[in-house]
Amino acid sequence: MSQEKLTQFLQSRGIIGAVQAAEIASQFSPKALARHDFLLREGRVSDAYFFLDHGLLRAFACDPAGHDVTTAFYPAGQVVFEVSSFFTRAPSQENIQALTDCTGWFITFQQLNALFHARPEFREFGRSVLVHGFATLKSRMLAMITTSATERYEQLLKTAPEVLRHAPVKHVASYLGVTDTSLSRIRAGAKAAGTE
Amino acid sequence: MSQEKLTQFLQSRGIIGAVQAAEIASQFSPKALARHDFLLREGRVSDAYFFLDHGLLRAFACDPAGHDVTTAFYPAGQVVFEVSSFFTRAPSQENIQALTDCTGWFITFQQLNALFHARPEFREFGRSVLVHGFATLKSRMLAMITTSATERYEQLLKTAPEVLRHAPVKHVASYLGVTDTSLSRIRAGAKAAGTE
DNA sequence: ATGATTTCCTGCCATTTGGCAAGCAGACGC
DNA sequence: GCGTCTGCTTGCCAAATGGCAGGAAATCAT
Repeated sequence: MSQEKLTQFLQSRGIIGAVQAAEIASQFSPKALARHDFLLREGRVSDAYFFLDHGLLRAFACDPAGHDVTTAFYPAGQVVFEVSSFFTRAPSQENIQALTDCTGWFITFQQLNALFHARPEFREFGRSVLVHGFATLKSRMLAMITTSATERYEQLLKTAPEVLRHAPVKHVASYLGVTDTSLSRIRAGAKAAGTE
Repeated sequence: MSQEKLTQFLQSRGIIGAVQAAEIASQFSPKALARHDFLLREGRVSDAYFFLDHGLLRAFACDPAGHDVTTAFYPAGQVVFEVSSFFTRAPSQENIQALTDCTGWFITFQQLNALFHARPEFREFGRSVLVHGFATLKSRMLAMITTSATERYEQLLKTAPEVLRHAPVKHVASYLGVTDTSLSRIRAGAKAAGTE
């Protein structure tokens, strides 16, 4: 399978050049997940720095009452791992599961550290990934505070329609911070508004 | 003024030893802010990696309608900077303002990078700060989804009472994701519950 | 194919939260 | 000291969201 998407991703921040990107990519191993497979299970340490070539993943945590809450969706083209568990080597409180069949490339924590050590550019790239994730989460938090559930749904529909094609309503609902009942009504309203 | 708190903070992650902590701390310059002073203004690039010795800061963004939304409170004992702006060198969309008179120590982006380059342990410490901030934000997001405004208020009251002593209700309200009116009622309810 | 399970929608009503406006008290500037 | 301003509260009502339950439709396993 081709590493083209991975090498492109490594170059995407303008930090790593084509040659080095190919060298770094060659360190990654292929990994495939069938729908419903887990990339990470609660209680285990996240040890795969996983670039998702194709497919869709969902991260979720279980609250005390046992309901699962979707904390993130991961469309293809980015790295997927649980930041806190991966870097602190502590058991993860989250699960990451495939919503569709997935393929991609991964390295372990140890490999990542070796690469960080050997290649300052990759180190900087890694920081950039972290910073970008941080900024994304912050803007999601701001949206949660300043916009209505309907607006958040429409925003998701606009920016990540593939999520809505593959994830059941209840997963999307907890991600948006509403109940599945409410999201169902929001969808009904949106459809009515578009049709009338 | 003493750098004791700063050197202790540098050692707190178990990555940096006492000697190196003192050496690194010596690179920091003192900085004081009067109440209402800004550490960072919207539109400027965050360039101070600021350790807060004493005082309380608030970060906020302004939504299109002009209302400000509190995105974070920073009690003493941690580093304060706008991650995204600081590392990408892009203009900040947030402001950081002193709620009380503050003192602390800072280094610039350039100094930070030089230290990261020269001292791998400090580099790892820096990553640890980022990862920790990330995890904190994630758990706040989870609380926003899974708990009620009242619970979030009580949680804040328990973990950061000093914030409630210095920040006006409306600032706390937007941080918790409710209106100042609602928070006022929540406080009234909490007081009644405690008294009756 | 078929029975079981899951997913989604919807009606009814309770609860939470918001918006607005008035009023009071304390802080601040002059 | 005095007027002004800001911060906080509260009453009234509207809007948004949740909880529960029933039923249709799609999906899954065997």
